[in-house]
Amino acid sequence: MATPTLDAFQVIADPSRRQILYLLTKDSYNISNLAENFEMSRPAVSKHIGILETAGFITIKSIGRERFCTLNQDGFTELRNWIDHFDEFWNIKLKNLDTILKGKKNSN
Amino acid sequence: MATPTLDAFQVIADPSRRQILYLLTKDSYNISNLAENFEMSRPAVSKHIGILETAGFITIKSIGRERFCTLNQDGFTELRNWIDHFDEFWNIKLKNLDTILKGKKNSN
DNA sequence: CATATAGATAACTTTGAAGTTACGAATATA
DNA sequence: TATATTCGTAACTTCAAAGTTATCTATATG
Repeated sequence: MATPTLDAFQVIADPSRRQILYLLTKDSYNISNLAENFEMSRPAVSKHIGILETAGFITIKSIGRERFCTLNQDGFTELRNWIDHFDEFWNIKLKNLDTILKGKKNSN
Repeated sequence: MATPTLDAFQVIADPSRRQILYLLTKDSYNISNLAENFEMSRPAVSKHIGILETAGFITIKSIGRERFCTLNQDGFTELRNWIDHFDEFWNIKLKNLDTILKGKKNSN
């Protein structure tokens, strides 16, 4: 891995990274503990962690030689806003449909 | 492009596909009209459309030799659910914090 | 009928994300 | 101090997504 800087959408496109985020909703993990939950090597996990931290999805607290990971809400904001935009689209569509139906009723 | 079958997260990881989805919140487009909005070739857009349709993000209605694209809510559902799961995580965390603070007040 | 337009698909190339192993640095422990 | 543990990074390989051009089909139009 070349530890690239990915946008929020690219970050969650990887199933392993989504799995890491899921694990972190259950508990805090250090890198080695995380790696135990995957087939891939520890360096691979380490790089995923780097990507997740850079994109603001997790926060890392170093204690001695260990690095403990916890979720960070920041990274999710862009995704939530994006989804919200489309939810708004559907809601407006529904509202327009409702208006049309009510108009029909009135003209009958 | 090898027109692969991608999961919902991989589908929206591509900026061009997100742009296509955005354009479709404004209007319905056929393939050529869409391609006019991008630097890439029409075949490239055509393949993105195939990916978006397969993943349930858009619906295509053929009229004559044209294929008109509109948004389809289905593809967004998985993403919405995923985001909601993490929102729930933050809410629980907030609630727990609230409980702790209230407990403190009571014991003071 | 001849030509133009809309689009799909095949074949190919390029690029970068994702993984690996090897190794070094820093911290903990016997 | 010697050893074990945790972790990051460099160097490398692999693979598939994303793009291209060329070509074909189908529909519309003069």
